Amino acid sequence: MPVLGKTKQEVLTEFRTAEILEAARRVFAERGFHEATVDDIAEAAGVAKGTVYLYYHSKRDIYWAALKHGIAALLEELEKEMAGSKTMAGKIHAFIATKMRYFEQHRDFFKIYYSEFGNAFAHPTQVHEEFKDLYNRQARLLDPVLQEGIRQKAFRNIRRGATAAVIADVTRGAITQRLLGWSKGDVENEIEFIFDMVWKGIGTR
Amino acid sequence: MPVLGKTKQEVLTEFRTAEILEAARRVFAERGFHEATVDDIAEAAGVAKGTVYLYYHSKRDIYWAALKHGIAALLEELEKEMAGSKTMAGKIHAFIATKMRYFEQHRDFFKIYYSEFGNAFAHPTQVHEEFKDLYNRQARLLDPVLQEGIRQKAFRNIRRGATAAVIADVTRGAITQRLLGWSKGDVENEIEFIFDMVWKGIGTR
DNA sequence: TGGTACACTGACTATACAGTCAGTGGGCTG
DNA sequence: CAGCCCACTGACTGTATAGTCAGTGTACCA
Repeated sequence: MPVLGKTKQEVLTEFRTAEILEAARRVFAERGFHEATVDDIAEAAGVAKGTVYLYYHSKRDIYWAALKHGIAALLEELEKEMAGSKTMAGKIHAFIATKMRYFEQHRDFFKIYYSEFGNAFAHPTQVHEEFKDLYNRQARLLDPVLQEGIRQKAFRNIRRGATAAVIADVTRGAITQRLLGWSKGDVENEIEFIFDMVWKGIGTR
Repeated sequence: MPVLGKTKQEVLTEFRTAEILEAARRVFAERGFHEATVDDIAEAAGVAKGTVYLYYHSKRDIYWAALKHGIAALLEELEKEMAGSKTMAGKIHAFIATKMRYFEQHRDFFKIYYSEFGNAFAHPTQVHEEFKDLYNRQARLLDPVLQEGIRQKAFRNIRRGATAAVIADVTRGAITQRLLGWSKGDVENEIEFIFDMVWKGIGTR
């Protein structure tokens, strides 16, 4: 008997699903996929192991859900922030800044996200095709900007794909350095540094 | 009874150690650390599992040995090639080119190397301190070059460490793209592209 | 050629953990 | 307030595999 669009059961399912996902994110980030146990996740979520399996089909499933959820949220923020800038420089700056701030605030998620690249080598499965797709959507956010830049002769007309990859990689590298504690200092400074280097690197002059 | 500096036992030990290491590199690259079994490695090396444990203390040990061996070889090539160039541009170019060519030729090793970054998050152990050290030695190869560039006012006087990291990251990113099959084309072209972008990115003008 | 040393083997043990399912009890309904 | 429903539990099962060690056979030496 649905009231206000949701049955009690739906509300409960949503709550448990989110609760377990959140716990899983913490546990996977701390231990990595293989070292984390489903019992760990259950304990972190404050439920018994059996309950976890009422809401997720398998351990892999939980991991994948955590990954997908985080990527989707990042993509959304990237889209929003980039749309907020009208200039090319502004859009590229927004891309770098948003990504760095997002991961600065979701360090747990970054660890999961990052280690998935390692897995993408070891297990080229169907799941990783989907991962690749989500990843590529990020690169595609940059594409229209680069295209416009090339049209205006502000950037060199070469290798849009590779250029987008470079921007993403430099950003990811900077985040990695920070999260490993190999680089300290203010995020905002780092953002300016990265943007500056990228901007000069891709420009015609 | 040592003859020619080596006893028969020493020769055998060396042979087996190398044989197992080589097999391990292939197996770890294909399956990743956790999915690979010691039986797999033994089979790939053409020996029984017990034999593997005559030469290595544990599975982690084998993995670490494979990683260390590859990094050391890369470092050696980087040093040699960079020393072969006298100019700043030449040295930076040599760094990028050598690294890309090395990984292009040792794809198996790159997969192990790369996934260790993921692990460095999950298990901040003593082993990873050692890994960090080996990694940093690469960055330190660039340091004198950047220092010289700054002295000559060819580069901006900021953040040598971060700049070195960016160079390493862009290179690593390009290799990742290639090995995942997300970017094709000639390696030499890619090297020029990366170098060009880096060179402009760090320059004063 | 008989005997010994030792590199090698692979069946075995111990452990860890993903996934299951019979049982429980709290809350809702009639 | 009786009784049922079902979300939840956690002990249990099956399996995978790291690491061990008693036994084997070959190469070498006397």
